Amino acid sequence: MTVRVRFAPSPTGHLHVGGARTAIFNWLYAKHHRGTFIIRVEDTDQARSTRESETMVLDDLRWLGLQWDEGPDAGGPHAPYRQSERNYIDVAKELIERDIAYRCYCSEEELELKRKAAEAEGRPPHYDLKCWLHRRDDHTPHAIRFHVPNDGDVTINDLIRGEVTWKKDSLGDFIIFRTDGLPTYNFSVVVDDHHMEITHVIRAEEHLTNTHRQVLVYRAMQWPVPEFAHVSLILGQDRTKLSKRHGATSVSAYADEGYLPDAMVNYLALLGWSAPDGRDVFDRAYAIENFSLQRVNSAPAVFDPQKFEWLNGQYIHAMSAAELRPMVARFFDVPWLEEGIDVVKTSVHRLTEFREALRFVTDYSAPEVDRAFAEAVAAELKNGVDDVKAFNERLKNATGLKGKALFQPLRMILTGMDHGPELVRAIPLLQHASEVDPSVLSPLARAERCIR
RNA sequence: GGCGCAUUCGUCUAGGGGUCCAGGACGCCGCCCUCUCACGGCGGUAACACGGGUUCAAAUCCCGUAUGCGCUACCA
Repeated sequence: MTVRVRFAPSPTGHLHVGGARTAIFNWLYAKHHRGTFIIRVEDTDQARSTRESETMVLDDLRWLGLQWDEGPDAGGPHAPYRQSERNYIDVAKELIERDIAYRCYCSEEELELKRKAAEAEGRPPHYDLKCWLHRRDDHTPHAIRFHVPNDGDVTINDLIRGEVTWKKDSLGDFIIFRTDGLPTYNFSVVVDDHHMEITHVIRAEEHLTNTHRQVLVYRAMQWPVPEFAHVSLILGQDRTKLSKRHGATSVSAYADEGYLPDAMVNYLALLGWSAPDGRDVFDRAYAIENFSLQRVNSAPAVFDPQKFEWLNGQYIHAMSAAELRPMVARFFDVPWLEEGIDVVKTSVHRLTEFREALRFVTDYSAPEVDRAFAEAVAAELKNGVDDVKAFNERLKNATGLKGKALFQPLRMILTGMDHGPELVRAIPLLQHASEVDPSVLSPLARAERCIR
Protein backbone atom coordinates (compact mmCIF):
# COMPACT_ATOMS: atom_id res chain seq x y z
CA MET A 1 0.00 0.00 0.00
CA THR A 2 1.36 3.35 -0.90
CA VAL A 3 1.73 5.92 1.82
CA ARG A 4 -0.51 8.98 1.64
CA VAL A 5 -0.06 11.71 4.23
CA ARG A 6 -1.45 15.18 4.53
CA PHE A 7 -0.66 18.45 6.23
CA ALA A 8 -3.86 20.27 7.07
CA PRO A 9 -3.30 23.89 8.05
CA SER A 10 -6.00 26.29 9.12
CA PRO A 11 -5.70 29.45 7.06
CA THR A 12 -5.72 31.91 9.93
CA GLY A 13 -2.40 33.68 9.41
CA HIS A 14 1.16 32.87 8.55
CA LEU A 15 2.50 29.37 9.01
CA HIS A 16 4.06 29.03 12.45
CA VAL A 17 7.09 26.98 13.34
CA GLY A 18 4.98 24.34 15.06
CA GLY A 19 2.91 23.82 11.95
CA ALA A 20 6.02 23.98 9.83
CA ARG A 21 7.59 21.15 11.76
CA THR A 22 4.44 19.05 11.45
CA ALA A 23 4.49 19.73 7.72
CA ILE A 24 8.17 18.77 7.55
CA PHE A 25 7.57 15.47 9.34
CA ASN A 26 4.69 14.66 7.01
CA TRP A 27 6.77 15.59 4.01
CA LEU A 28 9.77 13.57 5.17
CA TYR A 29 7.60 10.58 5.90
CA ALA A 30 5.98 10.73 2.48
CA LYS A 31 9.26 11.17 0.66
CA HIS A 32 10.98 8.44 2.64
CA HIS A 33 8.26 5.99 1.66
CA ARG A 34 7.98 7.35 -1.87
CA GLY A 35 4.42 8.21 -1.02
CA THR A 36 2.15 11.18 -1.63
CA PHE A 37 2.28 14.43 0.31
CA ILE A 38 -1.01 16.29 0.32
CA ILE A 39 -2.05 19.73 1.49
CA ARG A 40 -5.59 20.21 2.66
CA VAL A 41 -6.92 23.55 3.83
CA GLU A 42 -9.08 23.30 6.94
CA ASP A 43 -11.28 26.31 6.44
CA THR A 44 -14.58 25.29 8.00
CA ASP A 45 -14.11 27.91 10.68
CA GLN A 46 -15.32 30.73 8.52
CA ALA A 47 -14.98 33.33 11.20
CA ARG A 48 -11.22 32.94 11.29
CA SER A 49 -10.31 31.58 7.87
CA THR A 50 -9.43 33.84 4.98
CA ARG A 51 -8.24 33.28 1.47
CA GLU A 52 -5.38 35.72 2.07
CA SER A 53 -4.17 33.58 4.95
CA GLU A 54 -4.35 30.52 2.76
CA THR A 55 -2.07 32.20 0.24
CA MET A 56 0.35 33.14 2.99
CA VAL A 57 0.51 29.62 4.40
CA LEU A 58 0.98 28.12 0.97
CA ASP A 59 3.73 30.61 0.18
CA ASP A 60 5.45 29.76 3.45
CA LEU A 61 5.30 26.08 2.57
CA ARG A 62 6.78 26.81 -0.84
CA TRP A 63 9.52 28.90 0.70
CA LEU A 64 10.43 25.96 2.89
CA GLY A 65 10.62 23.86 -0.24
CA LEU A 66 7.98 21.39 0.87
CA GLN A 67 6.43 20.64 -2.44
CA TRP A 68 3.10 18.89 -2.29
CA ASP A 69 1.90 16.27 -4.73
CA GLU A 70 -1.78 16.99 -4.29
CA GLY A 71 -3.59 20.02 -2.98
CA PRO A 72 -4.40 23.63 -3.81
CA ASP A 73 -2.78 24.67 -7.09
CA ALA A 74 -1.45 21.16 -7.57
CA GLY A 75 -4.63 19.31 -8.32
CA GLY A 76 -4.87 15.57 -7.86
CA PRO A 77 -7.51 12.89 -8.06
CA HIS A 78 -8.96 13.50 -4.61
CA ALA A 79 -10.12 17.08 -4.88
CA PRO A 80 -11.45 19.26 -3.40
CA TYR A 81 -8.59 20.21 -1.10
CA ARG A 82 -10.53 22.81 0.81
CA GLN A 83 -13.01 21.68 3.40
CA SER A 84 -15.38 24.46 2.50
CA GLU A 85 -15.82 22.82 -0.90
CA ARG A 86 -16.65 19.34 0.30
CA ASN A 87 -20.02 17.88 1.12
CA TYR A 88 -20.31 16.35 4.56
CA ILE A 89 -24.00 16.39 5.31
CA ASP A 90 -24.76 13.17 3.49
CA VAL A 91 -22.53 11.23 5.82
CA ALA A 92 -24.17 12.85 8.82
CA LYS A 93 -27.60 12.02 7.45
CA GLU A 94 -26.62 8.43 6.98
CA LEU A 95 -25.58 8.28 10.61
CA ILE A 96 -28.90 9.77 11.68
CA GLU A 97 -30.81 7.22 9.65
CA ARG A 98 -28.84 4.47 11.29
CA ASP A 99 -29.62 5.96 14.69
CA ILE A 100 -25.99 6.63 15.52
CA ALA A 101 -26.30 10.39 15.26
CA TYR A 102 -29.29 12.58 16.07
CA ARG A 103 -30.54 16.12 15.79
CA CYS A 104 -30.03 18.26 18.85
CA TYR A 105 -32.24 21.27 19.40
CA CYS A 106 -30.73 22.46 22.64
CA SER A 107 -29.61 26.07 22.67
CA GLU A 108 -26.06 27.03 23.50
CA GLU A 109 -27.27 29.00 26.51
CA GLU A 110 -29.14 25.98 27.82
CA LEU A 111 -26.09 23.78 27.39
CA GLU A 112 -23.87 26.30 29.05
CA LEU A 113 -26.09 26.38 32.13
CA LYS A 114 -26.22 22.61 32.37
CA ARG A 115 -22.46 22.38 31.96
CA LYS A 116 -21.87 24.80 34.78
CA ALA A 117 -24.33 23.01 37.02
CA ALA A 118 -22.62 19.69 36.32
CA GLU A 119 -19.23 21.11 37.10
CA ALA A 120 -20.50 22.66 40.31
CA GLU A 121 -21.76 19.26 41.44
CA GLY A 122 -18.53 17.59 40.42
CA ARG A 123 -20.12 15.62 37.60
CA PRO A 124 -18.46 15.34 34.19
CA PRO A 125 -19.85 18.10 31.96
CA HIS A 126 -21.29 15.73 29.40
CA TYR A 127 -24.39 16.32 27.36
CA ASP A 128 -27.47 15.15 29.25
CA LEU A 129 -28.87 13.23 26.27
CA LYS A 130 -32.11 15.20 26.25
CA CYS A 131 -32.45 15.15 22.47
CA TRP A 132 -31.24 11.56 22.25
CA LEU A 133 -33.97 10.38 24.61
CA HIS A 134 -36.60 12.44 22.81
CA ARG A 135 -35.53 12.19 19.22
CA ARG A 136 -37.36 14.28 16.69
CA ASP A 137 -36.98 15.46 13.16
CA ASP A 138 -38.22 18.90 12.26
CA HIS A 139 -36.85 21.98 10.64
CA THR A 140 -36.24 24.14 13.65
CA PRO A 141 -32.57 25.06 13.85
CA HIS A 142 -30.51 22.19 15.21
CA ALA A 143 -27.07 20.71 15.47
CA ILE A 144 -26.22 17.06 14.92
CA ARG A 145 -24.70 14.95 17.65
CA PHE A 146 -22.88 11.64 17.56
CA HIS A 147 -24.11 9.21 20.19
CA VAL A 148 -21.46 7.47 22.27
CA PRO A 149 -22.67 4.43 24.23
CA ASN A 150 -21.05 3.96 27.64
CA ASP A 151 -19.50 0.64 26.86
CA GLY A 152 -15.96 -0.53 26.30
CA ASP A 153 -13.07 1.60 25.26
CA VAL A 154 -11.12 2.90 22.31
CA THR A 155 -7.49 2.08 21.70
CA ILE A 156 -5.12 3.39 19.11
CA ASN A 157 -1.56 2.38 18.47
CA ASP A 158 0.15 5.71 18.07
CA LEU A 159 3.31 5.40 15.99
CA ILE A 160 5.13 7.78 18.31
CA ARG A 161 3.50 7.13 21.69
CA GLY A 162 2.50 3.50 21.52
CA GLU A 163 -0.84 2.25 22.79
CA VAL A 164 -3.25 4.86 24.09
CA THR A 165 -6.62 3.87 25.53
CA TRP A 166 -9.71 5.81 26.57
CA LYS A 167 -12.86 4.56 28.19
CA LYS A 168 -15.91 5.47 26.17
CA ASP A 169 -17.81 6.74 29.20
CA SER A 170 -15.20 9.47 29.56
CA LEU A 171 -16.67 11.33 26.65
CA GLY A 172 -20.15 12.53 26.00
CA ASP A 173 -22.17 12.81 22.82
CA PHE A 174 -20.32 15.27 20.65
CA ILE A 175 -21.42 17.64 17.94
CA ILE A 176 -20.57 16.69 14.37
CA PHE A 177 -22.59 19.39 12.66
CA ARG A 178 -23.17 22.88 13.94
CA THR A 179 -26.44 24.75 13.80
CA ASP A 180 -24.93 26.95 11.10
CA GLY A 181 -24.73 23.94 8.83
CA LEU A 182 -21.00 23.41 8.95
CA PRO A 183 -19.29 20.25 10.14
CA THR A 184 -17.03 20.33 13.18
CA TYR A 185 -13.37 19.42 13.01
CA ASN A 186 -13.72 16.00 14.60
CA PHE A 187 -16.18 15.01 11.92
CA SER A 188 -14.85 16.71 8.82
CA VAL A 189 -11.33 15.49 9.43
CA VAL A 190 -12.52 11.89 9.34
CA VAL A 191 -14.60 12.34 6.21
CA ASP A 192 -11.72 14.12 4.48
CA ASP A 193 -9.04 11.68 5.49
CA HIS A 194 -11.19 8.80 4.37
CA HIS A 195 -12.05 10.26 0.99
CA MET A 196 -8.49 11.27 0.35
CA GLU A 197 -7.38 7.79 1.33
CA ILE A 198 -4.96 9.06 3.92
CA THR A 199 -2.96 6.20 5.36
CA HIS A 200 -1.00 8.02 8.08
CA VAL A 201 -2.22 10.95 10.13
CA ILE A 202 0.81 12.82 11.47
CA ARG A 203 -0.24 15.85 13.48
CA ALA A 204 0.34 17.82 16.67
CA GLU A 205 -0.19 16.37 20.12
CA GLU A 206 -3.06 18.69 20.88
CA HIS A 207 -5.16 16.43 18.68
CA LEU A 208 -4.33 13.27 20.57
CA THR A 209 -7.33 13.28 22.87
CA ASN A 210 -9.69 14.03 20.01
CA THR A 211 -8.62 10.89 18.25
CA HIS A 212 -10.97 8.61 20.14
CA ARG A 213 -13.95 10.59 18.90
CA GLN A 214 -12.68 10.30 15.37
CA VAL A 215 -12.09 6.57 15.67
CA LEU A 216 -15.71 6.21 16.72
CA VAL A 217 -16.79 7.89 13.51
CA TYR A 218 -14.54 5.62 11.44
CA ARG A 219 -16.05 2.60 13.15
CA ALA A 220 -19.60 3.83 12.68
CA MET A 221 -19.00 4.28 8.98
CA GLN A 222 -17.02 1.04 8.82
CA TRP A 223 -14.15 2.88 7.25
CA PRO A 224 -10.58 1.68 7.71
CA VAL A 225 -8.83 3.59 10.48
CA PRO A 226 -5.53 5.19 9.45
CA GLU A 227 -2.34 5.02 11.46
CA PHE A 228 -1.81 7.91 13.85
CA ALA A 229 1.35 9.68 14.96
CA HIS A 230 1.08 12.57 17.39
CA VAL A 231 4.06 14.89 17.48
CA SER A 232 4.75 16.80 20.67
CA LEU A 233 4.45 20.55 20.96
CA ILE A 234 7.19 23.12 20.49
CA LEU A 235 7.71 25.28 23.57
CA GLY A 236 9.17 28.71 24.14
CA GLN A 237 12.05 29.19 26.52
CA ASP A 238 9.69 29.58 29.46
CA ARG A 239 8.36 26.11 28.64
CA THR A 240 4.93 27.28 27.61
CA LYS A 241 3.58 26.67 24.15
CA LEU A 242 5.50 28.75 21.62
CA SER A 243 3.59 31.91 20.78
CA LYS A 244 4.07 35.47 19.67
CA ARG A 245 5.23 36.47 23.13
CA HIS A 246 8.40 34.53 22.43
CA GLY A 247 9.35 36.72 19.50
CA ALA A 248 9.34 35.51 15.95
CA THR A 249 7.30 32.37 15.52
CA SER A 250 6.14 32.50 11.94
CA VAL A 251 8.13 31.03 9.13
CA SER A 252 7.99 34.26 7.17
CA ALA A 253 9.44 36.19 10.11
CA TYR A 254 12.48 33.94 10.06
CA ALA A 255 12.74 34.35 6.32
CA ASP A 256 12.75 38.10 6.87
CA GLU A 257 15.47 37.78 9.47
CA GLY A 258 17.79 36.12 7.02
CA TYR A 259 17.35 32.45 7.77
CA LEU A 260 17.70 29.95 4.95
CA PRO A 261 14.94 27.49 4.11
CA ASP A 262 17.36 24.58 4.23
CA ALA A 263 18.56 25.59 7.67
CA MET A 264 15.01 25.96 8.89
CA VAL A 265 14.01 22.53 7.64
CA ASN A 266 17.15 21.10 9.20
CA TYR A 267 16.62 22.80 12.55
CA LEU A 268 12.93 22.02 12.81
CA ALA A 269 13.55 18.40 11.88
CA LEU A 270 16.03 18.27 14.74
CA LEU A 271 13.35 19.40 17.15
CA GLY A 272 11.99 16.00 18.03
CA TRP A 273 13.76 13.87 15.49
CA SER A 274 17.38 12.78 15.59
CA ALA A 275 19.58 11.29 12.92
CA PRO A 276 20.57 7.65 13.44
CA ASP A 277 24.24 8.61 13.42
CA GLY A 278 23.68 11.65 15.60
CA ARG A 279 24.66 14.33 13.11
CA ASP A 280 23.07 17.75 13.47
CA VAL A 281 23.77 19.18 10.07
CA PHE A 282 22.25 17.37 7.13
CA ASP A 283 20.63 18.09 3.82
CA ARG A 284 17.16 17.13 2.68
CA ALA A 285 18.29 14.01 0.88
CA TYR A 286 19.87 12.70 4.06
CA ALA A 287 16.78 13.51 6.14
CA ILE A 288 14.48 11.82 3.63
CA GLU A 289 16.71 8.77 3.45
CA ASN A 290 16.94 8.39 7.22
CA PHE A 291 13.63 9.66 8.54
CA SER A 292 11.46 7.41 10.63
CA LEU A 293 8.70 8.04 13.14
CA GLN A 294 10.38 5.62 15.53
CA ARG A 295 13.10 8.20 16.06
CA VAL A 296 10.66 10.98 16.83
CA ASN A 297 10.74 12.01 20.48
CA SER A 298 7.42 12.09 22.34
CA ALA A 299 8.48 14.81 24.80
CA PRO A 300 7.90 18.48 24.04
CA ALA A 301 10.90 20.48 22.79
CA VAL A 302 12.01 24.00 23.58
CA PHE A 303 12.84 26.12 20.58
CA ASP A 304 16.45 27.32 20.88
CA PRO A 305 17.14 30.45 18.80
CA GLN A 306 20.88 30.20 19.48
CA LYS A 307 21.25 26.77 18.01
CA PHE A 308 19.08 27.73 15.08
CA GLU A 309 21.30 30.72 14.41
CA TRP A 310 24.43 28.61 14.68
CA LEU A 311 22.97 26.11 12.24
CA ASN A 312 22.02 28.87 9.83
CA GLY A 313 25.61 30.05 10.00
CA GLN A 314 26.80 26.58 9.10
CA TYR A 315 24.77 26.74 5.93
CA ILE A 316 26.00 30.21 5.03
CA HIS A 317 29.62 29.27 5.61
CA ALA A 318 29.28 26.19 3.46
CA MET A 319 27.75 28.04 0.52
CA SER A 320 29.71 29.81 -2.17
CA ALA A 321 29.46 33.56 -2.58
CA ALA A 322 27.80 32.98 -5.93
CA GLU A 323 25.08 30.86 -4.33
CA LEU A 324 24.62 33.36 -1.55
CA ARG A 325 24.51 36.47 -3.69
CA PRO A 326 20.90 36.23 -4.93
CA MET A 327 19.67 35.46 -1.43
CA VAL A 328 21.57 38.31 0.15
CA ALA A 329 20.47 40.68 -2.61
CA ARG A 330 16.95 40.44 -1.26
CA PHE A 331 18.12 42.42 1.77
CA PHE A 332 21.08 44.37 0.53
CA ASP A 333 22.61 44.88 -2.87
CA VAL A 334 25.68 46.56 -4.36
CA PRO A 335 27.59 45.86 -7.58
CA TRP A 336 30.44 44.19 -5.73
CA LEU A 337 28.20 42.11 -3.50
CA GLU A 338 29.63 38.74 -4.41
CA GLU A 339 33.20 39.76 -3.63
CA GLY A 340 32.02 41.32 -0.41
CA ILE A 341 30.19 38.17 0.63
CA ASP A 342 33.28 36.15 0.00
CA VAL A 343 35.29 38.30 2.35
CA VAL A 344 32.93 38.41 5.29
CA LYS A 345 30.77 35.33 5.14
CA THR A 346 32.50 33.41 7.92
CA SER A 347 31.54 36.07 10.37
CA VAL A 348 27.88 36.01 9.41
CA HIS A 349 25.06 33.82 10.72
CA ARG A 350 22.08 35.37 9.01
CA LEU A 351 21.66 36.86 5.55
CA THR A 352 20.59 40.16 7.01
CA GLU A 353 23.96 40.50 8.74
CA PHE A 354 25.82 40.99 5.48
CA ARG A 355 24.73 44.59 5.34
CA GLU A 356 26.26 45.30 8.71
CA ALA A 357 29.30 43.17 7.99
CA LEU A 358 29.99 45.16 4.83
CA ARG A 359 29.29 48.49 6.38
CA PHE A 360 32.96 49.37 6.51
CA VAL A 361 32.79 49.68 2.75
CA THR A 362 29.43 51.26 2.24
CA ASP A 363 29.07 53.92 4.84
CA TYR A 364 32.09 54.36 6.98
CA SER A 365 32.32 57.63 8.77
CA ALA A 366 35.64 59.38 8.49
CA PRO A 367 37.32 59.10 11.84
CA GLU A 368 39.98 61.14 13.40
CA VAL A 369 43.09 59.44 12.25
CA ASP A 370 46.52 60.48 13.25
CA ARG A 371 48.05 62.54 10.44
CA ALA A 372 51.43 60.91 10.74
CA PHE A 373 49.83 57.52 10.49
CA ALA A 374 47.87 58.53 7.41
CA GLU A 375 51.03 59.75 5.75
CA ALA A 376 52.80 56.51 6.57
CA VAL A 377 49.99 54.57 4.96
CA ALA A 378 49.98 56.79 1.92
CA ALA A 379 53.71 56.33 1.57
CA GLU A 380 53.41 52.57 1.75
CA LEU A 381 50.52 52.53 -0.67
CA LYS A 382 52.75 54.08 -3.28
CA ASN A 383 54.87 50.96 -3.10
CA GLY A 384 51.80 48.93 -3.93
CA VAL A 385 50.05 46.17 -2.06
CA ASP A 386 51.02 43.25 -4.25
CA ASP A 387 52.55 41.53 -1.25
CA VAL A 388 50.13 42.05 1.52
CA LYS A 389 52.24 40.53 4.22
CA ALA A 390 55.22 42.69 3.34
CA PHE A 391 53.00 45.71 3.09
CA ASN A 392 51.69 45.12 6.55
CA GLU A 393 55.12 44.44 7.88
CA ARG A 394 56.51 47.68 6.53
CA LEU A 395 53.60 49.62 7.86
CA LYS A 396 53.96 48.03 11.25
CA ASN A 397 57.63 48.99 11.37
CA ALA A 398 56.95 52.47 10.12
CA THR A 399 54.29 53.22 12.69
CA GLY A 400 55.24 51.02 15.59
CA LEU A 401 51.63 49.90 15.80
CA LYS A 402 50.20 46.39 15.59
CA GLY A 403 47.03 44.40 15.99
CA LYS A 404 43.85 46.27 16.43
CA ALA A 405 45.65 49.54 16.90
CA LEU A 406 47.10 49.15 13.44
CA PHE A 407 44.26 47.68 11.48
CA GLN A 408 41.41 49.79 12.74
CA PRO A 409 42.85 53.09 11.50
CA LEU A 410 44.28 51.39 8.42
CA ARG A 411 40.88 50.20 7.40
CA MET A 412 39.41 53.63 7.98
CA ILE A 413 42.04 55.26 5.90
CA LEU A 414 41.68 52.83 3.05
CA THR A 415 37.94 53.20 2.90
CA GLY A 416 38.27 56.89 3.59
CA MET A 417 40.38 57.21 0.49
CA ASP A 418 37.43 55.84 -1.39
CA HIS A 419 39.21 52.65 -2.20
CA GLY A 420 36.63 50.62 -0.39
CA PRO A 421 34.87 48.77 -3.17
CA GLU A 422 38.06 48.44 -5.18
CA LEU A 423 39.79 46.92 -2.24
CA VAL A 424 37.04 44.47 -1.67
CA ARG A 425 37.24 43.49 -5.30
CA ALA A 426 40.95 43.15 -5.10
CA ILE A 427 40.92 40.78 -2.21
CA PRO A 428 40.17 37.56 -4.12
CA LEU A 429 42.91 38.54 -6.56
CA LEU A 430 45.31 39.16 -3.76
CA GLN A 431 44.38 35.85 -2.28
CA HIS A 432 45.13 34.18 -5.56
CA ALA A 433 48.41 36.01 -5.96
CA SER A 434 49.56 35.05 -2.52
CA GLU A 435 49.16 31.37 -3.31
CA VAL A 436 46.10 30.13 -1.53
CA ASP A 437 47.21 30.35 2.06
CA PRO A 438 44.57 32.57 3.60
CA SER A 439 46.79 33.39 6.52
CA VAL A 440 49.08 35.20 4.14
CA LEU A 441 46.54 37.27 2.32
CA SER A 442 44.09 37.69 5.02
CA PRO A 443 45.66 40.41 7.01
CA LEU A 444 44.38 43.01 4.65
CA ALA A 445 41.13 41.26 3.97
CA ARG A 446 40.58 40.71 7.60
CA ALA A 447 41.58 44.21 8.42
CA GLU A 448 38.77 45.31 6.20
CA ARG A 449 36.48 43.06 8.11
CA CYS A 450 37.21 44.76 11.34
CA ILE A 451 34.18 46.82 12.06
CA ARG A 452 34.21 47.98 15.62
C1' G B 1 -12.51 18.36 38.51
C1' G B 2 -12.17 14.10 34.77
C1' C B 3 -9.29 11.91 30.95
C1' G B 4 -4.73 11.75 28.20
C1' C B 5 0.48 12.77 27.13
C1' A B 6 5.23 13.95 28.95
C1' U B 7 9.75 14.18 32.51
C1' U B 8 18.27 12.40 30.68
C1' C B 9 23.42 18.34 31.12
C1' G B 10 20.72 25.61 30.80
C1' U B 11 18.69 23.91 25.57
C1' C B 12 18.14 19.91 21.47
C1' U B 13 19.11 14.94 22.12
C1' A B 14 21.68 9.44 22.16
C1' G B 15 20.19 5.61 25.15
C1' G B 16 14.94 0.83 24.23
C1' G B 17 18.12 -4.35 31.46
C1' G B 18 24.44 -5.29 31.88
C1' U B 19 29.15 -2.31 26.86
C1' C B 20 26.62 4.34 30.95
C1' C B 21 30.56 6.56 37.64
C1' A B 22 25.59 8.19 30.85
C1' G B 23 27.63 9.78 24.51
C1' G B 24 26.93 13.93 20.74
C1' A B 25 25.36 19.11 19.43
C1' C B 26 24.21 24.45 20.82
C1' G B 27 25.56 27.77 24.76
C1' C B 28 29.27 28.94 28.36
C1' C B 29 34.65 28.68 30.02
C1' G B 30 39.86 27.76 28.72
C1' C B 31 43.78 26.74 25.21
C1' C B 32 45.65 26.63 20.07
C1' C B 33 45.63 29.17 15.24
C1' U B 34 46.14 34.66 14.43
C1' C B 35 49.55 41.50 13.87
C1' U B 36 42.41 42.73 15.51
C1' C B 37 37.22 40.17 14.95
C1' A B 38 35.49 35.82 13.11
C1' C B 39 36.16 30.77 11.01
C1' G B 40 38.56 26.36 12.41
C1' G B 41 41.01 22.84 15.95
C1' C B 42 41.59 20.94 21.02
C1' G B 43 39.93 20.54 26.05
C1' G B 44 36.57 21.63 30.17
C1' U B 45 31.68 22.60 32.73
C1' A B 46 26.95 20.32 33.26
C1' A B 47 21.78 15.64 33.44
C1' C B 48 18.90 10.12 34.23
C1' A B 49 12.29 14.74 38.65
C1' C B 50 11.13 12.03 43.46
C1' G B 51 9.59 7.47 46.08
C1' G B 52 8.54 2.45 45.95
C1' G B 53 8.87 -2.12 43.49
C1' U B 54 10.46 -6.29 39.59
C1' U B 55 15.51 -8.30 38.59
C1' C B 56 21.76 -11.19 39.95
C1' A B 57 21.60 -6.28 37.37
C1' A B 58 17.33 -0.25 35.76
C1' A B 59 18.42 5.94 32.75
C1' U B 60 16.11 1.70 30.48
C1' C B 61 10.25 -2.50 32.92
C1' C B 62 5.86 -1.70 36.65
C1' C B 63 3.20 1.34 40.39
C1' G B 64 2.64 5.87 42.97
C1' U B 65 3.85 11.18 43.85
C1' A B 66 5.27 15.86 41.99
C1' U B 67 5.60 19.11 38.00
C1' G B 68 4.47 20.68 32.98
C1' C B 69 1.37 20.48 28.84
C1' G B 70 -3.06 19.04 26.09
C1' C B 71 -8.19 17.71 25.59
C1' U B 72 -12.78 17.92 28.08
C1' A B 73 -16.42 23.86 22.83
C1' C B 74 -22.03 24.25 18.03
C1' C B 75 -12.36 26.24 17.63
C1' A B 76 -9.12 23.70 14.71
